[in-house]
Order: sequence, then C-alpha cells, then structure tokens
Amino acid sequence: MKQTGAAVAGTDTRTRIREAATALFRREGYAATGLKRIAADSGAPFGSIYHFFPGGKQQLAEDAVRTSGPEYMRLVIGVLESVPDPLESLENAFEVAARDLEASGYADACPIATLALEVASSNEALRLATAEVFDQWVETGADWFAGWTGDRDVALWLSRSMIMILEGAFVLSRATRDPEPLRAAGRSMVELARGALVGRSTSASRSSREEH
Amino acid sequence: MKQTGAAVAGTDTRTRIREAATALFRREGYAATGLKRIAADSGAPFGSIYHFFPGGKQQLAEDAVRTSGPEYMRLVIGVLESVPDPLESLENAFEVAARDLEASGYADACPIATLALEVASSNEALRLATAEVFDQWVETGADWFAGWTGDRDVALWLSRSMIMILEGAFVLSRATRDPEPLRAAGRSMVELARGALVGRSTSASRSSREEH
DNA sequence: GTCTATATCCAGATAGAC
DNA sequence: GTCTATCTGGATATAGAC
Repeated sequence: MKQTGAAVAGTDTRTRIREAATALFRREGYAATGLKRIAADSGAPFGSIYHFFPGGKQQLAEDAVRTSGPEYMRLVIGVLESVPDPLESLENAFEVAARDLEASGYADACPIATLALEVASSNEALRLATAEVFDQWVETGADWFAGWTGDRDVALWLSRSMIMILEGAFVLSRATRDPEPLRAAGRSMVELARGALVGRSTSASRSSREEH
Repeated sequence: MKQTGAAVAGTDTRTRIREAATALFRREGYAATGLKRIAADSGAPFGSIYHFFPGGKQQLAEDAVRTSGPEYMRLVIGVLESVPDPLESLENAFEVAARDLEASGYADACPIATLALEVASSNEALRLATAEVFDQWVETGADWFAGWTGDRDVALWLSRSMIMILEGAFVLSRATRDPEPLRAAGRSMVELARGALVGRSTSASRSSREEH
C-alpha cells in the first residue's frame, strides 16, 4: 500500500495537496514526510506544491496546521453536542475517539501533536502556529463547558484538562495499539467534570480563580 | 550554539553516544536527528556509532528509549517520594516539572513522546520499545498509588491518568512556551486522586474494576 | 498553471587505513 | 577499536519547457 491519503476528486489541487500533507504529518510527522510523497498522495505534480506554496514545506505545514486544527475542533465539538448530558457526552466523546483511532489502525489521532512536539524547539513559525491552534481549542472547549458551569475559570480549566488528557491518551493508545488509555481518559474527564459541575469547591477551581 | 548535548568526560563512548542521541530525540525528534549531529554532540567519531550500534540509527534509538525511559520514571518517582502527603506530592511533582521545563527553555520534556508519536505507524520495533516503556511506567506509577489506595485497579487508573495528563501537558506547555498547562494538569491530578483516595466510589473506579 | 528534469545538499550506511 | 573518506539515495528547492 503506497498511498496513505487518497486524492479526492472534485476538490482543487491546492486543497488536495494540503489534505495529503495533513494526513502524512499526522501519521508520520513533519521531518519524516517528504514533499515527493505529498505530491504522489495528492495526485498533484511536484511543481504544483511550490506553485501554491512558494514558501515550500514550512508554508505548506503552517497552512495544514491552521486549517486542520480548527477543523478537528469543530469535529470534536460536534461529537460533544450530540449528547445532551455533559457527563455522558464526555464519556461518549472519548469512546468515539477510541473507536475512530482503532478503526484507522492507530494512525489518525491528533492532526498536529506530532508536528507540534517536533518543531517546538526548532522552528519558531511552526511552533507559533501550533500554539495558536491549541489556544483556540482551549477557548472553544471552554465555551462548551461554560454552558454547564457558570465559572469561566473552571470552564477554562476543564477545557485545558480535556485537551491535555486527550493528547496524552493519544500518545499511549498509539504507542501501545490499545484503545483502553482513551477509555480511561474518558473516565478521568467524567470525574473531573462531575466534581466541578456539581459546584463542589475544589482546590482546582479555587486555584484557577486565583490565577487572574 | 552548536552543541545541545554536552559530552560528559569520564563516561565511555557508548554511553556518551546514547546520551547525545537521547537529548536530540527528545528535543527535535527521531527523523530530524542526524547521526552526524549525534557524533558531534557526543564527541565521538562518526564510525564509533556503527561500532557500538551495528544496527544503525534504529538500534541506537531503541537503546536510547529503553535506557532513558526507566531512568526518567525513576526520577519522577523520586520526586513523588520526596513529599509524604500524596496530594501535596502530586501537586509538587507537576510544579517541579513546570519549573524544569521552563528552565530548559521548553526543550526537555518527555524523553520518548516525540519519537513515540513519530514511529507509531512506521517503525514497529521502535513502536514496541516505546509501548513497553509506557506499560512499565503505568505499573511503576500504580505501585506508588497502591501505597495510598488498596484497590489495585484504582491505582492503575490513577497512574495511567497521571502519565497521560503529564504527556498532554508537555505538548501544550512546549507548544505555547507556558508552564501553566503543567500547573493546571497538577490540579487535575490532585482532584482525581482526592476523589479516589478518600474511597469515594466513582464511576471510574467502578468501570476499571469491571475491566477484569 | 502544469509538469519534468535537475541542481544542490545531506542523510544513513560502509570500507578500509591505522 | 578509532577514525576518515566515500558510496548511494532521497531530501528540498529551482529552472524552464509546454
């Protein structure tokens, strides 16, 4: 099997290149992904990459991060909003993530995490792109939690926790090829949200209030 | 600044090569790290890498993962055992991690996470090495939690949660160059442990019991 | 705009002198 | 065992025909 990201008919060349790049950066990382492979997977000629992305690999990666990041968060929020009760919704969302990851052969987890770790200390432009995506995820997640808890700081803390636990679970689940870490992560999020949403004054909610 | 991993006098060549490799895989990842750079940073001649690691880059990486993994866990356990109260200890451990990461310029987080994500879908031998390290971390962490909760399944769940939250916090903290995710992660772990250690029957402890 | 051919460089790996 | 020189392949990037 040579092709990991199928070229989608009906979409323009620029989009196909970006989507092939996103899929490869997600599965194999930034450094290991060659532009020739992106061209092959997208069905575009090699030269088209530099036509649409004159800045080369880095510009393409930045575009991929800034596009796939918000896209992925929309997907997550969609799953969260598909179940009315917040605790059930959290457990369901991690269960969906577990099943999706397993179905992809433990390939398709977070679209930007591998790249984010790779570039954090070596490519400032790309690091900044991943940082802005993560910051936006935290804000968007906090909007969802804010529907259940009046305290914005608690909502921000829960959102941050959700993203961190999900990222960590992706690392363990991919490495061990086991969906259980994601399910355990779901239970952890349910516990955290249960404590916060019933209005129990936790040390965490107190501390997060003291931050500002 | 050319050298990121200093050659340590008094240690043998093989060790210096492995330590330089560990430092580079941790900061920049597996694919982006060249053997020539490892030779330069370790102060060893290029040919020595193949003398000590005939299997080349992959064998060196496997050795680095299997050595630095347990080493890092010993360090974490040492920090955890330096404070008697378990909840204070957890908060302190994440605080130490936050300060260490900041002090390293957001470079030195988990020694194997970047590599683990990179190789999960492309190099089975290395994936297995990271999986075995993570599994051992979960067991070792569970031993520590078991000193506070009688239920082995709860201890395993807390240990897994701790490692996942730490890994996720490292991703966010490195990307945003901000220690706050690690501190928020510490509060999350305190909340999870508080709920479990007081013997409250949570949905998580019930579910983890049902696993077996 | 699309595509091919190629320039330049550096990677991992190896051979062999010492 | 230590170290150097080199092989081969693939990387990013570019030039230029169509």
